[in-house]
Amino acid sequence: MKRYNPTEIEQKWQEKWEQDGTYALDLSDHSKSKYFGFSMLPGITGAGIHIGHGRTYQFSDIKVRAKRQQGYAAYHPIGWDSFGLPVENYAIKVGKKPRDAHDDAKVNFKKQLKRLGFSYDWSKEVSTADPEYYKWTQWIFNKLYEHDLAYQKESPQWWCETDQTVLANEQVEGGKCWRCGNQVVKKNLKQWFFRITAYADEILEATDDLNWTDSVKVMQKNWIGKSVGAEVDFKVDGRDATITVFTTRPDTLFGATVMVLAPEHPMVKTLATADTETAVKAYITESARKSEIERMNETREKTGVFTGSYAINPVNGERIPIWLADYVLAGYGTGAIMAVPAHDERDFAFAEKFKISVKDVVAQDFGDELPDPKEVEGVVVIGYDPNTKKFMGLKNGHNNRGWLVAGGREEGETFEHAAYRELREEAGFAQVEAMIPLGAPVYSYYFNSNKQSNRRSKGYNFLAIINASDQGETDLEAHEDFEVYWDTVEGLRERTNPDGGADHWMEGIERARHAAKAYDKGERYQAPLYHGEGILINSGTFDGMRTEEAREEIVAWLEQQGVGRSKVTYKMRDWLISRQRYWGAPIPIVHCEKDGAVPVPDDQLPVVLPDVDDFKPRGGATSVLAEVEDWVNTACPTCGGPAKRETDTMDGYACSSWYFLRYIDPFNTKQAWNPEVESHWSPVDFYNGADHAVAHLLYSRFWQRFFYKLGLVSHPEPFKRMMYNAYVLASDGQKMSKSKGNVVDPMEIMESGYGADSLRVYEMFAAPYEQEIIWDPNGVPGTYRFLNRVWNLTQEYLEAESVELDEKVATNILKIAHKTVKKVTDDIENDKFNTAVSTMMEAVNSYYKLKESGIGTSDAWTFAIESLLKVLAPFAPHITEELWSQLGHDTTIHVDGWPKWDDAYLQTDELIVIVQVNGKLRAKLTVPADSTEGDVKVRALSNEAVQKFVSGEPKKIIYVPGRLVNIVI
RNA sequence: GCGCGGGUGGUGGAAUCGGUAGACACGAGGGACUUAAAAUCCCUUGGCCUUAACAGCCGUGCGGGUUCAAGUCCCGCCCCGCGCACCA
Repeated sequence: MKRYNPTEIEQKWQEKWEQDGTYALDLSDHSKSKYFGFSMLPGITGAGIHIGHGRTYQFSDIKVRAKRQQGYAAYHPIGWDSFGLPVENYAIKVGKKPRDAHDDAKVNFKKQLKRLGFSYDWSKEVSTADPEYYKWTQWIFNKLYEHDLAYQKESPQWWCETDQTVLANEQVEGGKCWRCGNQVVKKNLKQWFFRITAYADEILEATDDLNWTDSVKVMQKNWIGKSVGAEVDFKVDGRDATITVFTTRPDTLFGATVMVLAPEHPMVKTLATADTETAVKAYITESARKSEIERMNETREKTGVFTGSYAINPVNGERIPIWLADYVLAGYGTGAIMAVPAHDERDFAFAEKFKISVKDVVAQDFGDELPDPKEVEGVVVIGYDPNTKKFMGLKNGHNNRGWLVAGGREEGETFEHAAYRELREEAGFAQVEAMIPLGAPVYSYYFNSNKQSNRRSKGYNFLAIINASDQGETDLEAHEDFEVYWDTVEGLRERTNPDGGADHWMEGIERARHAAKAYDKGERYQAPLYHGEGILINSGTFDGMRTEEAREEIVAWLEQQGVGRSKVTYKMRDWLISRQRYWGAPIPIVHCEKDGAVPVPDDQLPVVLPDVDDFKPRGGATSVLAEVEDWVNTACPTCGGPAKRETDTMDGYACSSWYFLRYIDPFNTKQAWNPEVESHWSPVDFYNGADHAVAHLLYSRFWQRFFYKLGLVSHPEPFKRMMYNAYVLASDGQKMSKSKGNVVDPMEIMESGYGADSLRVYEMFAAPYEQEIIWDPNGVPGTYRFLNRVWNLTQEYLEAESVELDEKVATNILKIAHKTVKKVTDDIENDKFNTAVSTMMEAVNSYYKLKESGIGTSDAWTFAIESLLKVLAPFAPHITEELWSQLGHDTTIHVDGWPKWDDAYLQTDELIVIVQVNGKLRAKLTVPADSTEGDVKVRALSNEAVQKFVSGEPKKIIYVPGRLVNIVI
């Protein structure tokens, strides 16, 4: 019997596939249905790929291989993300020119990718640093410029001192550079931008419908950060000046008790008075000195300074102080806010620190069904007994508002704290002091924080709950003002409101437990601020209105008065694309003395990146291209006069934002791509990667939409399915890195005798795609064992002559085979690669048992083995190809079809029915598939094991056809 | 802090609709084969009680709830990972 030798067969077949062009595709042949799938292209940042990259590339390989076998024209292209910071930094590290460093490293990358057996069409490689490619990147720049989506502007931007360049917002991660991990600083520089914000709303709206991994969709939505709100103009008291603020909560306008400006706000200097001038200046200087990072990393302790000026709230004419504080950001909204401490946590913290008044304007709404307290005899205090699971209510008969409610909070006091104070000081509940631990009876009451207001009856705005001691219970029951009753959740619900009333009580109980803890320690419990929807109070004519409605009504009023307007803002900023680095596509602009910035005409593209010996950044605000005088000095394309080329290069992400379109038409010298070819191959059916959730994937969507508007592409979204997979971590649970010395090299694993197939199968089997794999050194040996079993099974089948199988055995073999084909097919379709592998393992285990009854040429075994090899082929392409050829086929398994399952074999004529007594498993019955409900019940009741638990007549018998019987006694 | 995931044996992980919890694999233990080892094949493997088997009880982070039945649904809490991070 031949032994499984991965090293030998893998090399053999890889050479054969390359010779035969097995995976090469004629893109102009549109006779078959297409499937276009690939992974994010590799960036050259080191000498080769690590095991995590390998996993990423396998997902698209399996998807495309399966489709290829299923008869699709399946295109699996490969290319290189060659331009940009990562490659240039790698070049500096290895002491070569970027192009040489890249090309040298690429040799090894290719070798590794080929060794792993990916089914790429190597004849259509794309490299983003080739002039034939970046010519079209520059052409796209011109198109964007033409449509006013590329522009130059001076503004403060992130600058990385280590990498000597500016970065886009998307490339700053937690205040650090995405490449080197060092902190970045803000610098005021003139830079090129792409106006991605023009597409913000469009991209955002389309996001929900994408068949993408949810986490990426969420991240993109958060990144775009749409806020719907309003701008409100406040007049400065005693002066002819106006300050505009942005707010998402115009409904809380009556609650604004202070206005806060960012220290960078242009108005600040004019607002200081003689008294405050020194302090204001000092604060501005101090803020400017602190970098934004420092501000970010500091504790959230609020700082600020009073300007001495006041603003007039347009809605009620109230005079509110104007402060400066660095918690207000200059770059968002208008750089000024109206602070509403009662309903915003940050404003509350600010108000608390600087003793600014708090004004409630929204009352929590406990539902429409909550009765008027005047009509309620008062559920004013209730308790909860976890033993009886009953709530204890106390009716008080002498006050229609609930006599415990003495009034609202004192200034700066929290609701809970006020409740304690009232209970103790005004209601005289001495036992409240005696707090008891979790799970004990809990007493509570509603109270209204604003007794003066002409609130609507449902304007309760807090539910406070107080823990009391065991002792307290008796005291309460003895209290003469109360009548005590006990009730269940259902009863409680009816007393409060029909839907969800009890949920509020539960929430209150939890709060009370925290409050009790704090109270014991002598601290004040800080309840979560109420920033939900509710009913307006203290808001003049808007009182009693729901917040949702009030938002619109108040904005309408502001618009009518000409002092406000509705407004939408986004967190996302325009995409900064200029880099002060050498290794990128030159921005195709010349600066003419007469005409200013002029784009290089399309027919003069590409603007070729000149060869420079010393390409390392010099620092400062320009790239080294500024030193290449005969390149920089040129003639203006419009007037012919002297002009200088733009010396910044484009962000590497620009080059990778459209390569999927180039894949479709990689050799086109007349166009970036031919729209006709594009309409056949687009969109990308399957795309995956483990990085760039916002940057690359957002930029690509932006460009695609731009192209779609121009009629250059046939779909508004580039990627039909985007699978965001996880990496492989080292055995110590940490990221693999050379410095930690925990890197697993795929080549080593393969060369040590296990081969590519075992590695591939392991990486699919170990975990679902969205979950990280912690590298297990015993994993690959495990899947190697599995492949060995497949090999040996096939050898036994081959060596035996024909075999006469018992009919039952043959049927069993076929049942497993058909079931396996169906499950693996479905799993691949649904990206559940780990269970696809385990299904095949189960099949092989079953075949090992069945082969005891004879194995050899027979319809059943032939189908079982051939179908197994075919569904295993996308995972383990080499061993399956070898065995396929040993079976006597002279075609490659990889284009030779996909097995079909027959539903007839998925039926069973016997069913296993579970018998439960009161939901507990007591017996399993094997019954004929056509048994009636009556048959099954009779058998279940007469079962010996069941009878032990059933005496007398069962209350009820639940029957789930073909699954279970549950006898309720 | 907010948003999104998640918490299941010694380990990685299974479990369409609520319906046999722990598939598959690793590790461990035992056996067969072998002079021996490796490889291969077979068996056992959540916990507790029990000499053992049968049977039983407990068991999917914690506390409640809904249900004939909960890993799965609802409420609350705790913990972990990721993302955003003073975005009004």
